[in-house]
Amino acid sequence: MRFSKFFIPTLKEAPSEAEITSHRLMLRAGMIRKLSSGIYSYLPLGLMAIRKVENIIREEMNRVGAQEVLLPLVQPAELWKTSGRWHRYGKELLRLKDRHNREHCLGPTHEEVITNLVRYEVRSYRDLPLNLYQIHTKFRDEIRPRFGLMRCREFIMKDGYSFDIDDEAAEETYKIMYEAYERIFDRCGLVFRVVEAETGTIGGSFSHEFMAVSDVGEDTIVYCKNCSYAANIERAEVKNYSISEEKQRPIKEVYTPGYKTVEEVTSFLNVGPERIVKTILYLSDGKPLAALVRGDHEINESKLLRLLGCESLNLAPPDVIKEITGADVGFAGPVGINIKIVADNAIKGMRNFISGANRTDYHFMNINPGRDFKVEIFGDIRFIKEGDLCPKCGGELEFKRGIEVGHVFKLGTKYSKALRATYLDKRGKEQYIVMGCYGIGVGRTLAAIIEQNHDEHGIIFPLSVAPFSIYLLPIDLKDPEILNTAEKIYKKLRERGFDVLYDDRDVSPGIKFKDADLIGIPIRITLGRYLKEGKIEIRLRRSGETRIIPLNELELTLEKIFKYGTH
RNA sequence: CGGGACGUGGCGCAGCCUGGUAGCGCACCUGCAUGGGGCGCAGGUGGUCGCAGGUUCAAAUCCUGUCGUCCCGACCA
Repeated sequence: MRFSKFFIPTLKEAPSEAEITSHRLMLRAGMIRKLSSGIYSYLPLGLMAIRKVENIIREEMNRVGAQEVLLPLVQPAELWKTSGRWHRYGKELLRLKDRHNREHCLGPTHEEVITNLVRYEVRSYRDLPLNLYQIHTKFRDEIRPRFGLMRCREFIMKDGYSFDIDDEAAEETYKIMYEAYERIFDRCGLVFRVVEAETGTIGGSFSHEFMAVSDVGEDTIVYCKNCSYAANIERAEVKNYSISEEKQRPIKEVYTPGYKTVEEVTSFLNVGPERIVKTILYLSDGKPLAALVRGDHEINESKLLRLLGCESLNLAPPDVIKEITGADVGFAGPVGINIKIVADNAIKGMRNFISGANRTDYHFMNINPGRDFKVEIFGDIRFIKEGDLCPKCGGELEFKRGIEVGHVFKLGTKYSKALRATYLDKRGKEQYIVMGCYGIGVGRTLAAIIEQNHDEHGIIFPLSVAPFSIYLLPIDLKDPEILNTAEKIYKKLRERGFDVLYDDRDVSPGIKFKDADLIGIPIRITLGRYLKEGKIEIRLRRSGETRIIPLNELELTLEKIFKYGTH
């Protein structure tokens, strides 16, 4: 590609709205432009990089026997009502009506459509297993899109769905897909970790997330320094709990005028937050519930939801809190309230703690579980925090930020049951198909690659996803020798199948160097002062390593670089 | 949804407090010059100051509303 003909509007300065590196660099390199919040156009250079990532995904999917399909973006409401997600998915599902006033939505994911497709075509165990995937645009009406391609409303996703005859076969498919995912992100040049994860609205029994390690990641991942345990903080189990040996003291009411938060109460009573118990009131499937966690712990609603096995869980509104406790918000406690109490495991071992007295401006001191109130369920309902130990081996844990680039779910029969996707087994008996689902955020993967591969001058593309592998940079096109050689090299390299970006612009060398660095093409060939001696310069973007070589050794040198990499 | 900020040429910003000629850098155009890191000189194009209403002799500037964008959180996953 000739730079002068290429639609690549590079920017010296990035728009102020771009906060993180990948977003700034993608804008500056002329890869993307924003149309509106969370909605982007892909320019040629950006699309080329996207395609590179997609093709890695395609190769690895095809290698494990998955087949590519393309499913509709606009989906009828009926299908979503059947699965129950029309009501459950919430505002992220963009709903629209057609001219006949029929309800539709833009697909945020495609379990319904694919299951619907398969249920009509699969009759017998002989038709299984089946593994289908697609790469196309999804729409999720995110509450807060941010960070460029990192969290968009409209985004490119690879989503795959597997269909197996039973759990065992599904398990095997899951493993194969998991390994394919590892190969994909390896080939993309990402530093990543696989963690146990929450399943969210997709549902299913368990899942793993593929997390690109990055400080700008929106998730926190926890992993053990000692063993292989790794989990999303949403999911990470807490197993270490201590039991206090303190003697029980008589309960005592104290006047705490206006002191509501843990912070206020600790400073007023001059105690540590670990002496306090927070009482959080919820409506669980509409019924009131008190959840207890220690003052220095944070409640994890996903864990609570899972423990309760309920459909909905919402914080109780202030008027309900007042009704239950008989006090203003901020003075709730477990003693003397007449609703179901669920407590974190840590509460079990606590003695003489402080909590609200269910009376405005009062707290109780020296509360003891069992003696002063009864807990219906003890369980792990809090977030893990720094200092907690590995639930597997008791080792020390590390906390890092991660970008969720891939997510694999074992769905089981959630959708096949809802949409009645069945087959006849060998004995002629009807069985539900066992499903799995596998997603990769393509744009987000590209953003993660740039987050992990850049310097102060710009992007440093790994060869595997670089939109071009070679940047041909003639210093001065008015010098006939340089011009002729550049044209010759460009022609020859293209004939040899190399993808070359030829900077044939009549601009100062500085501009070309800056753009070359910004765009991040792995190999730069510079034609300039050494040409008089029949030599050219080859420079690697990543290492900065520069070699001056005779012109006739160019192809040999390139072959070596492609063989041994650009590091 | 709560909190905060912003909207002035394609991009980055100043001007607003204290109302009175719309300004700077980059980009762009022309010419000259230059050719190893966003190079120099000279000249030039382009903005009803997000939109609507109000106050005023006069509004980018003050007031009200509205739309959009970004950040933090909540929510969602």
